[in-house]
Amino acid sequence: MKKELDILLCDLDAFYASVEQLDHPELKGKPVIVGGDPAGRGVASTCSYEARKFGVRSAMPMKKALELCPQAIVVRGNMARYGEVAGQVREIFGRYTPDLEIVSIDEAYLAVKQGLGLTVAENIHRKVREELGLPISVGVSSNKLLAKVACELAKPDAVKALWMKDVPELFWPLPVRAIPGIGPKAAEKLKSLGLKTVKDLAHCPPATLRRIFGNNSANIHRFACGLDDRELEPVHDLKSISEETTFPEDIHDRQDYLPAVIRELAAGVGYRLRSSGLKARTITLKLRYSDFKTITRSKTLPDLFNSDKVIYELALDLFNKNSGRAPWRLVGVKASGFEEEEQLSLLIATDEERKEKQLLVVKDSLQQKYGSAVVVSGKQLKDFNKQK
DNA sequence: TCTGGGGTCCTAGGACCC
DNA sequence: TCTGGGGTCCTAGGACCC
Repeated sequence: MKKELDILLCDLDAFYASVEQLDHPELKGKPVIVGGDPAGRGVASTCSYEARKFGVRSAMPMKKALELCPQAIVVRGNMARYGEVAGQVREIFGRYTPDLEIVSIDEAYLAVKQGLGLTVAENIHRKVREELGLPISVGVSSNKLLAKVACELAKPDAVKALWMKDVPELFWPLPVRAIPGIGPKAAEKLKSLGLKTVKDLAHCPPATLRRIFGNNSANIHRFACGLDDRELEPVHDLKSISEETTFPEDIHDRQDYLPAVIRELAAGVGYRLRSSGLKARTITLKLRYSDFKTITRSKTLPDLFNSDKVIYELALDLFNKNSGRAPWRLVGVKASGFEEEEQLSLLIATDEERKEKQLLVVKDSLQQKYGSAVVVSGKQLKDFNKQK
């Protein structure tokens, strides 16, 4: 018999923008957009509620966002700082329960004793405001699904409970998109069948749902009824590490520029692999063409790897064999197929392999200390000097 | 003023093995 | 030597989430 718990979903409001307003008080009360380069192809990552009033949304192209809200203040974002603040918020969560699941930098589920949910939610809301000066929304219910929906209803900067008894009145009138896992495509299909609200789904014949959701249809139906028996998952094993970049303008140069970018991405992926004590067996190259068509090509090796050199050579080989026609809009490198690093390998390594490993250790420690800008290859240095 | 970056999970087909 | 079926691994694409 499962223990009955109250579940909270805590979600920091407009997190990156709120941290910017906290660190730069002159931004308070103003439309702030954290995002990419407005001159290039950047999009808005997070926007303050003042900016949302103008229709600005996450993932909106920066150019369009600035059209809607020309007076917006654009900030490039500082992930290290956001990570630091997220840690402070988690410390507050930890005062109330050890039973928590981190969903993302700004979101976490907490489980507390049945009956305590609303009180804990109100305490967290107050403490995060008093101690850190940040707005947070908290949803409370008996399961993850309804806690998440409650949190959406609470936003911004508030606490809301949504219990099973409230489902017909508060959950059923919402659009189908309120159910996690129903995105734009599924919503479109449902609309074509005349299914618009959560209530429509809850009352829909199983065969109809099966046509759209396949094996997942039973779960979707249960969600629509407010039922959800998923437990909190305190630990998430990382499955992949990737870096990708969209160029400010499409790139034609397959000889020099693209390989140089692939080298940078490979070095970033390699650094993060080693920092996490992981080795991978699979590399995936991602390419996006100017018409937005996107392909991925991958290669799995019998042996584990985590060196920049191996990642670069694999990715470059995949590029040379699959590059298609220029120009390219995006390139990305992903490592997956992880296993824990075994220590044995040092014993059987050749001199050359040992030397490369030692070099990487030095390089990684420099990068950790001074950031990636100081760690450059000889070729990059030459290119840089040429530009000057 | 077209469409970021970092992830997860699912599906489906082919290779290969027994 | 026309053929069955299950299991696993790999690859590619796509939907979805924050």
